[in-house]
Amino acid sequence: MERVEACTAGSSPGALEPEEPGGLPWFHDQVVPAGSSSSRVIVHVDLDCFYAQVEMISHPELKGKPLGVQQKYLVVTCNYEARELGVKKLMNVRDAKEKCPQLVLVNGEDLTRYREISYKVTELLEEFSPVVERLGFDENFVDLTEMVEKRLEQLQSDEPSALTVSGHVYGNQPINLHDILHIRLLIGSQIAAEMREAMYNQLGLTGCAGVASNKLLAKLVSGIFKPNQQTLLLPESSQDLIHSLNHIKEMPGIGYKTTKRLEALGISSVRDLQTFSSKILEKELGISVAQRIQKLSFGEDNSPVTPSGPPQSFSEEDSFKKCSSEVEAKNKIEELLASLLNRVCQDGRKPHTIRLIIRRYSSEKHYSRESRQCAIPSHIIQKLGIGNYDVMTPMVDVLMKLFRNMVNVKMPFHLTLLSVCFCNLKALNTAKKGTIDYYLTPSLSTTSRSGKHSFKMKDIHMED
DNA sequence: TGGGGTTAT
DNA sequence: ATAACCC
Repeated sequence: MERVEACTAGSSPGALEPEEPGGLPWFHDQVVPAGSSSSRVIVHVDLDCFYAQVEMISHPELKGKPLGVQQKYLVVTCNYEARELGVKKLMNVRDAKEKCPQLVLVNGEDLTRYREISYKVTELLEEFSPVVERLGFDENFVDLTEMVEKRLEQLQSDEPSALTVSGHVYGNQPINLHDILHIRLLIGSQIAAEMREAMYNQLGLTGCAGVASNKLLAKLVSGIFKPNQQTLLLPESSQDLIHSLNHIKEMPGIGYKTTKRLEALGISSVRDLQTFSSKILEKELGISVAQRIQKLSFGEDNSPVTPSGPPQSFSEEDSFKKCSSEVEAKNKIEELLASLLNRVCQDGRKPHTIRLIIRRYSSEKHYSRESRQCAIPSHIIQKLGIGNYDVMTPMVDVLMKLFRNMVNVKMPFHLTLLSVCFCNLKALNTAKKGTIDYYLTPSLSTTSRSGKHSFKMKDIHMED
């Protein structure tokens, strides 16, 4: 495996002078602007073709071969050997095989292993700093600001080699060792390198990292040098980075819908968005979206790194060409539910809400899903920790009521997706008599709770 | 387009 | 419950 690449700072060598009389480096008394949201150090860590990496770890004999991970008729991701032969992410299996007949395909519809390893990565990163936000299964943001501050305090003035950037610097911008912001980001790059080393040594995974002063810029810069490399963005280069985007649709936070609405306004480049009238943009998109995305266009993003913690929901879905009978639907729902019950059992917490999601067939119209949810009856919740066969039948009954609430089974129907989701997860009953928890836990306190908990009535009631 | 996730309204 | 966003 290649080592993490290193190059020295572009400023004068051994540039730790001038020293303070006390022997401390000059920056020890530099004041970070109070409130400090303006000078954070954020890293974005992005695993290389994650599913393919996991499959190569599980099946080492596949290493070196062009490998694609298949879900239904799509190659959802592939390794770099396959990419060199023309396979792209989300490519049709037939197109991929045509481009690359030697392509090896593995089925990746069961996400269990990916999910497990994904959380191992997040946990590893949390050892560096607890403030880790997941984005999908293969990306994480970490706020390094505090960690960098600690390292700065411990930095000795007689170790000039300590101030060496790790990895690339965007645009080859020289580092100014007299600029405290540069120094802080440089230390962030060293921590990022340590994170990638730990991921490789402990989990066998490679990935990219981007270090910058906010999430947007960290994410954008992490993709500059692509497999298994890292890039640091200095503040003076942030305009170059955002203007390197060819279209606003490449801006994280501007999705499909907003892109279409912006294009209708004649906005297609980042600069178009920067210079467009704020007032008109607010009228068109609403003040919230307008202000947020216009700030993004300047590379400004004050959104915090929000620790993800344990998942807010568990879901399993299956898509298919056609499901048109209630019996068929019930069988599929049972499969989804069985997997979910295992997962929920492992997690330890208990879901208090269950949701059923469907997608109806519609020719050529963009996909839209419908859902119905309800509270899980408390007698079912209580049995959740242990044997899942007790809960299977009553849960299926609940789900089929939700199903019939959405789908008129007396009329012909055509579904292309079914999904079951457990959400509103609550920690196990550690509630003790006399505590707030006790009175807020419906299963424990039986007196005077119908009023307090009437919010549950927002969930639909089924009367059949 | 898969099989997931999140937050805001 | 849906709509938007992310991967």
